[in-house]
Amino acid sequence: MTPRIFPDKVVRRTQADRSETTRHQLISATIDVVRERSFHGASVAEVSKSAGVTPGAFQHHFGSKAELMMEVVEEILRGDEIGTMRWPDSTRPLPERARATIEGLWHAVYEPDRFLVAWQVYFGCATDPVLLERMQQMRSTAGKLIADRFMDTFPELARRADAQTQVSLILSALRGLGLIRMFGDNPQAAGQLEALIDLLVERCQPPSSGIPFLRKKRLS
Amino acid sequence: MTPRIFPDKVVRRTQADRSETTRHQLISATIDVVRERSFHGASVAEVSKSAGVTPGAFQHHFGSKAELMMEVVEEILRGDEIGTMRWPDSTRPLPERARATIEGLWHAVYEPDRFLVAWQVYFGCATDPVLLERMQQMRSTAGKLIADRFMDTFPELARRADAQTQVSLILSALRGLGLIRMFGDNPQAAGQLEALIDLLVERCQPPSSGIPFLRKKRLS
DNA sequence: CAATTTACATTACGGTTGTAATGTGAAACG
DNA sequence: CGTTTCACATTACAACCGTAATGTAAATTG
Repeated sequence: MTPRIFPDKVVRRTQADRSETTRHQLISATIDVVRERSFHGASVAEVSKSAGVTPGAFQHHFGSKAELMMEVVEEILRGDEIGTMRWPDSTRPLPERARATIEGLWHAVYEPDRFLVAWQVYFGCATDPVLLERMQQMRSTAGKLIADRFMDTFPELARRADAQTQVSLILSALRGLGLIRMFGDNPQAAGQLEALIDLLVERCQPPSSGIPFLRKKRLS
Repeated sequence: MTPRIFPDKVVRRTQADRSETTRHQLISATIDVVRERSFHGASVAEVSKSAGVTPGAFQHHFGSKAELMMEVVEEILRGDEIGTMRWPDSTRPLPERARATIEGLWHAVYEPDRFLVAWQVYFGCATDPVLLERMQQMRSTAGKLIADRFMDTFPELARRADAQTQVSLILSALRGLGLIRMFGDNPQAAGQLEALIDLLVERCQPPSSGIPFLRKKRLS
């Protein structure tokens, strides 16, 4: 039943509440530990300590380390899709839209440490084909969601037959740019983001019907 | 001194020869084991067994696992720069050059499993700042070498002020594309390579000084 | 309010890890 | 050819690792 009302200090907490709290705490702690100590450093003992519980709690909630890691990936990717980023309205002028989108994706998805943590887990769990398949599944789903939002934000892309490919290429570049951050921030990133914005704008321009040689006259 | 000549069957081998052989064997075995069993699976015992030696040999040559891994990275990156790939001549027609370059880089550097093995090591050794710095150093050197070859192959890029950035962006895209291979080959790759070829060709066209929308050109 | 279930803590353990220490036979040296 | 050096093998070990098993107090149930 619903928990009875207690006076002043509520010492009693619902089981479901306790459970979900420590569960999330465990996941959150794992993300932190992986960020600081990499996948190897994220032992069950270390993670549990960081979460303020004992390995027993971990075992009760996840059963195995692999399961914990799967939920970590899920947490991160779920944060990406429904996350922090706000997409520009598709009615805004193209250059502004392109900039807001690229920079938004960068700051919300590809630049944060969570992105690197996810890849730490990808590589850390790459041994098990079953886990790999599950991670790919989650990744694919999250990726498709971003791609869809992309298409919504840039209706002019729909005119192209290769729209999907162009979007994927941009995301690949962001991925490649984000992964290099594991060696520390690099000053080149800003310039490449600018180049990506330009690319996106160009690809939204009238379809390139001809072969990319001697294509269109440019005013110079 | 030089080893004395022995009749028929050469049972005797030079020390330096023995040394270098097993040393390289150890590195090569590590690459194989990491590929199949990921960084975690590449324990000293496992690697030594795969190389056909005992952990004692490993200890003698490398001292620590970290040192082994550094040399693995060096081996892979060294293979990339002086490697297998043959760059097209800068006199060939642009589209052909672009295709040969992108596809060449893909097949010689970013698609092979060695690329993923290197990243396995990057992530596996990410805990130690000293190792991270060393890896970044090696990566940077190898990257610059590729970028230089790129500029040589496409002289028309030199007209652009952002040539370096454009090249880096292409390499970022290739990196992002290559890393996704850890989840298995994806059919999208071919299309994205085509898009990259187009992009490279476009960027070699006369400098795009004006883009038909208002553009905020920032001079830095 | 007993009975049961749930959410954790505690303890235990076999297996593996990286590495130090030592041994040994072949190659290099003078 | 005796001595030394070098390349590796062998053995040993403390420090973890992930997880199974069990205990316990709080929450839920009837």
